Amino acid sequence: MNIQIPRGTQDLLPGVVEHWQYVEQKAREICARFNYKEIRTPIFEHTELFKRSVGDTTDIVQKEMYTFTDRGDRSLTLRPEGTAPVVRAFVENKLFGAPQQPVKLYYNGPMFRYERPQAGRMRQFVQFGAEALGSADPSIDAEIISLAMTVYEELGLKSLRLVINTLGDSESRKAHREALIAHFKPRIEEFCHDCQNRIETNPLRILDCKKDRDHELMGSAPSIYDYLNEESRHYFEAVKQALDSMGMNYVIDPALVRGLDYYNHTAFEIMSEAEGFGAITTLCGGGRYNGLAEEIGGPKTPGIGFAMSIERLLLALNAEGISLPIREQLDVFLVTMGEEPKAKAPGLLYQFRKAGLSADKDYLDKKMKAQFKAADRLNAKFVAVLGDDELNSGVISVKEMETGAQEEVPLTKVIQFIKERM
RNA sequence: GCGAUUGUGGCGAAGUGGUUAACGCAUCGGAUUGUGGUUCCGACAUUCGUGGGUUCGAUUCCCAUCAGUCGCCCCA
Repeated sequence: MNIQIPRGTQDLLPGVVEHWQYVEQKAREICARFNYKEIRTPIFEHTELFKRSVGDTTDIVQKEMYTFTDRGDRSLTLRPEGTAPVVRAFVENKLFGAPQQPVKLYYNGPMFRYERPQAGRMRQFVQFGAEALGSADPSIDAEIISLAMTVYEELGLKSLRLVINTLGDSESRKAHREALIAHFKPRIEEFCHDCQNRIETNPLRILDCKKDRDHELMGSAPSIYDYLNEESRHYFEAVKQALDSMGMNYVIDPALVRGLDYYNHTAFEIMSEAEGFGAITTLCGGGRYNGLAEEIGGPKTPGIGFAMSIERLLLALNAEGISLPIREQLDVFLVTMGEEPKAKAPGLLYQFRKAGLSADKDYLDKKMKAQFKAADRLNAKFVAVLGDDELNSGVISVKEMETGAQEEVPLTKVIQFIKERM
């Protein structure tokens, strides 16, 4: 049997890769406007980094990591997410000492998670993300959210839903967690299998359960908002205020839980509400992680960021029927007829290319008609025809494909002729 | 990790336990010898994901395996 692509990975071929380039370029451009700089970190890290930051009890660490041992007996892991590596790099390169704070970074690259593939879920997938480190100002939470929203909006997405919530600081979060356990634990047998696991791993998630949503304990469950301390409550209000001042539409969802351990305070998600998008609607997720740098061994540093999936972004664009303005065009296609002209083709073609024109020719010894067909398929603006007649009189026929107009141009002037008409 | 479903030429897609596996698109060649996007004619799967089994005989039946798709868990 032939060797196939590994499960959950994909080849991006010409024709679709342009969509990726377009979207990624748009995101970079917007990051520049928001004054975020690119950072590139390794594809793999020490396994310990993710265990410590993402959390030992999370699905990611427990069953989704691509972990291997290298020849030096180190345990390494293909990065399952982008925030931990960025914070690691921030600490390791002592960016906390950089003159300009906060440090605002963005990244774009592949992440790896061992999962069953599904629409919008791959084992290797690309995340575009941004992180702002070194500021605990609520306005930067709003900035991060607005950065993500801007990418979507400027690509033309309409059916978006921005959901925000606060998890409180670690003190509030812990108190709430204990209250939830006290509330559900005595009667957890009445809940579904998943919820019985959730009570141990992430009791907050029980509130989100689709099966048990009508259970009488749901309505009376303790809300995070009752457990927020003064500071957490204040912070959340300030974030909302900043979003309001931007005119940003959002929904507050107390059940919004981010799965990674390092989150606190602000959590948010951007979802697609486009028809027929499928089960997975989350386009982007993010939140604040004020304890993370410290956890990794750096100084206490507040931070907030988001990650968006490029795959899902493309799916959303598709679901909304948005076509990206991508046009492939070739400036010149060189057609030759006869042995002499054919021998001259490589030199002429090279001149076109050196002069800055995109140019191509036939390499399969096709008939003239087929050469024109190829030119047409490549969406060539001009076809330059070189035959024996032309060669003898030192000219070349240049045809503009759209209009069909054709004229003879001295060989020494072709490039100038074409360039004037581009 | 669990469940459902699918797997026929480059793509889409029909089909049957038994001599030559429809059709459409695309591609290639031709229809007066140097000019594309229309039309017409012609060509194009020793083979039906892979491996094994049942059978006189399987692409069609069974098992396994790999892969795609959808849903659950979870997430981007």
